[in-house]
Order: sequence, then C-alpha cells, then structure tokens
Amino acid sequence: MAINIQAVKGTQDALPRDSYKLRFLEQEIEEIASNYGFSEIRTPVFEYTDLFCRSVGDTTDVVQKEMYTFEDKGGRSITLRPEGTAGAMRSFLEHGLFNEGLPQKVFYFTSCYRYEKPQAGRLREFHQFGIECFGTESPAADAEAISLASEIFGFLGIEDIVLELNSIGCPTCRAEYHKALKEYFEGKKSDLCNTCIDRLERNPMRILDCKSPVCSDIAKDAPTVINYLCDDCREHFESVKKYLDAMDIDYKINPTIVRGLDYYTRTVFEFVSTKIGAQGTVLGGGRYDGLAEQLGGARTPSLGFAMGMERLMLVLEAQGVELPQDNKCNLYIAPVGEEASLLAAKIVTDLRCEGIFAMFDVVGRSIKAQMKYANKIGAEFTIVLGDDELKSGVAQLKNMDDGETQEIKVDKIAEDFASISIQAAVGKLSEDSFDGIDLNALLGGSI
RNA sequence: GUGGAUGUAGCUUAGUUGGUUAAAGCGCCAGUUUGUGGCACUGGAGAUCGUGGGUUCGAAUCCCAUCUUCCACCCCA
Repeated sequence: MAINIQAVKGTQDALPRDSYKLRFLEQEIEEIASNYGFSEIRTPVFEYTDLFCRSVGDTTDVVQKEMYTFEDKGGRSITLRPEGTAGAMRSFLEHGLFNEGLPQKVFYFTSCYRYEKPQAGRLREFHQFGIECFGTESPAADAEAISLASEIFGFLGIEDIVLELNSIGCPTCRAEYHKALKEYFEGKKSDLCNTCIDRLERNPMRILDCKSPVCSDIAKDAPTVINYLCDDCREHFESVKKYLDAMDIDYKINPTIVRGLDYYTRTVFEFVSTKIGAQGTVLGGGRYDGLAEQLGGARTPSLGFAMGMERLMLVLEAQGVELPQDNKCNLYIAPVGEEASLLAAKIVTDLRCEGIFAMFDVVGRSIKAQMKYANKIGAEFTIVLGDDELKSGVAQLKNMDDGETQEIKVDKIAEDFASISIQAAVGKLSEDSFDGIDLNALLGGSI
C-alpha cells in the first residue's frame, strides 16, 4: 500500500534551506539583464513536437532520443521543452513582435526536460536562464550578449571560468568545411573509434573534441573551421572579437566548439568551468540567423544563450561563494495563555501591515520552547506576553543578539516596534549590502 | 543507451568470520522546581537495514533481480 515517496529519477527539489539562493540569483541576474535592455518572456512548458524537430534539428540527439514526447487527449503530439530558444522564437513569430521594433531582446528563467542519464550537472528536469536577441546581424549584438554573460559571472565573483569562442560559419561555408573535414577523416576512418565513425556521417565536427587519444591525435591535423569561413563570416567573426577586445572581455578561441543544436550559425561560445565535473559548460550560446526562416517567418538574424542554473550553483559551491541569507524574523512574540495569544495575533497582524516580518506562537508551546524556537529561526527581537505583562501593561523587548532588553508598552508594541525596527534596518543596510566587491570578501580562501 | 560504484533513523556514519530487542554523533521533541534562547546535563521520539525474491534453523551481513543515487562515456545547459 505504501506509495513511492521519491522524486522522479533525474529530478530535484529545491528545499527552503536552498531556495533562497536561487531566488537571489534570479533577482540579481534579472537586474543585470534588464540593464542590458532585456525584458522577460514566458512561454509554455510544452509545445507541438514539430517545433522542436524543425528548430533544434531532426538529427540531433536532443530530438532523436531525449525528448519527453506524448500524445494529449486530442491526439496532438506534445513535447516538454528541451531548451528555451524554440519556444521564444515561436512566440516572437506568432505575435509579430518584429512589429514592435528590432531588435527584440528577451530573457527567461525556465525549466527544461531531457531524457538523459543523470550525472553531475545533468538532470532530466533542469533550469535555465536564457536570453534571445531577435533581429540583428551586427557583431555588436553578439558581443553584447557575451558581455552580459560575462558580467553575471563577474558579479558573482566566479573566477575559474573561461569563455571559449568560435565561429561555425553560415550554411554555405560550413558545407564546404564539412566536406573538407569528411575527406580528411575518411582517409583515416579505420583508425577512428566507433562513435567517431558514426559521427563522420552525422556531425563530423564532433570528432574534433573526441576524448579518445587516437582520435584527438588524428584531429590535430584536421582542417580548421576558421580557415573555411567565407568572407562575410570571417569579417563578422573578426568584428565580434574587436568588440570583445573593446569591452575588455577575455576569450579563448576554440575551433572545436560545436553546438549540439542545428540552428546555430556563425558565432558560438561557451563559458566552461573545470571545477564541476564532466559537464563543465555552464553557459552556451550563439547566433542562429536561419531559424526564423526555418520556422516559416521572415529572415530574422538572431542570437542567444542559455545558462544552466544547477550548474551555476555547482560552480558557486565549488568556489565556496556564500549567497546572502533569506530574510530573518524581525520580531517574535511569545504569548502565554489565550488572552495573550489573541493580543499577539493582533499585534503581529498590524506589524505585518507595516511590512515587518513578525511571528507569534502557533503551536502552544512553553515560553522556554518558544524562546528556543525564536533563537533557531534567527529572530532579531522577542517579546514575552503573559499575565504579568497584561496586568502591568509593560513588556520586555529583548534583542536576541546581545540579550539586552528594553521596556515597551504592551498597547503600543505595534507602533513602537515599527520605529525601532526601521532604525535597526538602517544600521544593518551597510553590512548586508551585496555587490561584487563585498562578495569577494566572502570568498574567504575556501578554494 | 554503454560501463563502474553506492544504498543502515532527517543528516553523517558504526555494525567484527551471518546468531537473540540494529548502535553513535548531529538534528528534532521534552525536562533540569517557581515565566525568557544560545552552554551543559538528563530523558524521549525516530530505521519494516532501498525494494522483491532466494540460500539458511537464523541475514543489515551470502546469492539473484530490480530501483535510486553517484561517477565516466555519449550528449549538452
């Protein structure tokens, strides 16, 4: 009879003790993105299966073996989104956002679903922060997106992360390159590993970063994409680099970067960490100039990136970065008896209307137990309300940090505490402020 | 999908060559006389030893299967 109390394989709960970190990250990242002119877009978790087949690409692993696809009761083939770009582009086209001025710059936080074998940094349900910039071909836009990504990592004080950059050209020059690559590897086919022989047909660029020593040895002398770029693509790539230089962003050219989704063209990039295991790509993205047309829209050169929130968390943990704590209770009222409890309920309600985080006993525990609880949740102040206080009209306001108490009139707790807590809050503001510099101090040599 | 490892209370672990009511620390709850937390002490709750089979007089300990988690391949965020 006992039911299985277990989250589905490859899924995770965000518990209260951790969820504040995610909220903090989302808030800060959103603020940065909005300074770059990105606005939020929210699209459904599921789309018609076709959308992903056409955009992500029929031959990709993501589409071929990782999608959560099902038929709904109306006989429609539905798929849980495996990534964010397709849905955003669909929405952009469907609602004619190109009529609202280009470029359209959007960001999103979404859950994504891929049926993969879970391991470090790889889950079946995972969360992404993504941005899309629709309707510009300019290399300045590429650099701007990369700059946004870079600023996020910088703000969080993440150091061991490298920006790797490449250009995979347009369909025309990439076809040339693929041809050359295939010719090169075809000659050494007998030496390649089995997966690479497979890759030769499906995605020859993958052979370039094969981990087998034999393959990577062969790959050393393979032709490089950059040498096969057409004039336009080469110029575009050079310009992206110029912008990055102008923005003081360090990058490493990595000619073996390949994106696994078919829609990418020209600029591709990854932010890679070596500290979180085999799944080191924390953020990946690039340009997809042909996607809009592939989906039946007008030509709309665009680009975007996605960051894995779980991987971001792994990086932060690996570096020992402490994120600011959740809000703490400002005042905990410990009543004894029904009359005091009713009064406490009223006071707490008034305080909450003033925006103060206040609590009172809703369990019916002894004073001692209540004090312990108040201590555990980190309450800043406590007040005991019992017969004595009700009779005398005076209670003790206790500062839990230093144990000091001061008198407070029982019938004026709400208004008096409001002013006290504002003073305390002002005093704390400077200590608690979180920015790149303060965070670095928090890193505390843990790595 | 392929390969390797793991699975004992909420958490971290102990459990000797299979033998009676499965331990500990932390955490949780409650007390330590009169109404005030952090320390200390005492007590309590909490585990069908991942699950299902099998071997055995007897299994957390052995065997098989299965699931989860972890790690790598693959793939990607």
